Amino acid sequence: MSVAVHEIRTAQHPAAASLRVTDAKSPLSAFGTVSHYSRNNTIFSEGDDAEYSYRVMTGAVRLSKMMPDGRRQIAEFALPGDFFGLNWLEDHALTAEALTDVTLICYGRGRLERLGDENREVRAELFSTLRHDLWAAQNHLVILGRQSANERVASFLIQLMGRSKQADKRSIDIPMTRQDIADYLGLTIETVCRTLTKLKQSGLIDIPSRHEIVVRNAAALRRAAQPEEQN
Amino acid sequence: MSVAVHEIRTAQHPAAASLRVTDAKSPLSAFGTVSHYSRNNTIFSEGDDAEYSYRVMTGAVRLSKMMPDGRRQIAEFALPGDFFGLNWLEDHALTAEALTDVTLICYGRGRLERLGDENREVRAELFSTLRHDLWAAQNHLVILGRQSANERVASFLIQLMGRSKQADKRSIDIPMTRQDIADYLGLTIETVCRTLTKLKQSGLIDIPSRHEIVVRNAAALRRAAQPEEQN
DNA sequence: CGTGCCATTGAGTCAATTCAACTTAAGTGG
DNA sequence: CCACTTAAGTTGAATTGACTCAATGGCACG
Repeated sequence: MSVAVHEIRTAQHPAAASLRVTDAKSPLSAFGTVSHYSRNNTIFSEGDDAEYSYRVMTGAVRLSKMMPDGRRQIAEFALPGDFFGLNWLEDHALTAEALTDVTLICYGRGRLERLGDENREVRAELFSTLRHDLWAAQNHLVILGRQSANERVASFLIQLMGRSKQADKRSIDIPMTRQDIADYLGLTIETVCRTLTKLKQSGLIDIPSRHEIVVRNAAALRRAAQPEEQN
Repeated sequence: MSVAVHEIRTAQHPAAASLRVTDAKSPLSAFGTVSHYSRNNTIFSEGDDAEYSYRVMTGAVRLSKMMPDGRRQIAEFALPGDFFGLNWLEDHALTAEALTDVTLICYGRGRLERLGDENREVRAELFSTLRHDLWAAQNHLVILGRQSANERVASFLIQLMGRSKQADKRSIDIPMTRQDIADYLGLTIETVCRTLTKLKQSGLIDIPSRHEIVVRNAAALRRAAQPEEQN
């Protein structure tokens, strides 16, 4: 009965590897239609009838919730390869907006449900995606509920580094604005900014441009994201 | 392209009603074995091999994550009727502990997967549960990321009120400790306590005992949980 | 070469935390 | 049944990390 302790953002989702293997030959790749959205356009809004689900081909998408008074919480950033809009109920629980120009593959809900019933592979992929999203959300809860501003920003960078598909994982592409990062991490834009500056001054990262961050000391960044037990 | 605005904890999960209908005749009710755990015992730990999933019959369960330095985030409280431990990957992503003495129904993972493949009803129930959990986690993100202490506590009470199965929904049973509430809401125990006292002094609630809260003014409590746009 | 958006930095404030004392309730064993 | 022990909850005072407000800097785009 050991006390289990997780390595939040350090670890990748266990199914991620296998998921990536099936990327090229996803059972779904035969279906769906390509569509494009340009930067800052809404793909669907919270409360909209959930007719379609999507998969990102290129670009990035922001999935968020808005409170009546304008406060925003971003639940997830969808990057190339990611599915979103799958957790239909009656309607979408989140708003999806294009962070950059995006190319999406678009799946009709009815068709997806039918495919899921007929095809075991498709079904497994749907389950896997839902589980992955739940897993990610649960890690996100720890960040928002229990981490300091420093830890949050460091966690975010580690996470992006892990998800990046670039050859050089040290150089991270940042498709979202500082405000988006703030709304993802439950901070203000000023705090995100100051924290990034601090990380830069400590030599952990470089910020060559607004949309690019270079990790100079990944180990230290990981430590900043999740301090070890101090015994 | 209207700006969709959600009613977080006010609304119940759209599938909740239909789910409850199938409660008595859940396609899974024929399978599974009954088991008991007493207060404060661990059902499974984060990182444990995910052999079983569970459904709460009586009592309450706490699902949490622990950071290496002891900080804790509770992701969910499972109440009678709720499934948990379904988001297996290789192992469990959360730790499950009995808040009170609990009676659980216990489903072997392999068997559940087979049943899901064979039986359309079972599959639908698994999907529905995963979607519900994801939906709940996304609402939880808003609470942790963007709400004040007052709003968090009010949201929590509204949520419990909605999930309660008691005849008198005004009187809420609180099976968890103040520390549990704090770890669910991303606050300290002191802040939870002070906030409850404030709500009591404002006449919104009564606290007849530590494990019982009476809602005197549900409308005002809802308003406290989610302020309207101030135009 | 403005115009406007986004990002950065600084100064002061405040909500929630930390630290500490005390109260109440819940066992436990004589 | 009561004295004793321990856990859980409450309240107060002081501290602080993140926020608000405000001003400035920098880049992209027409």
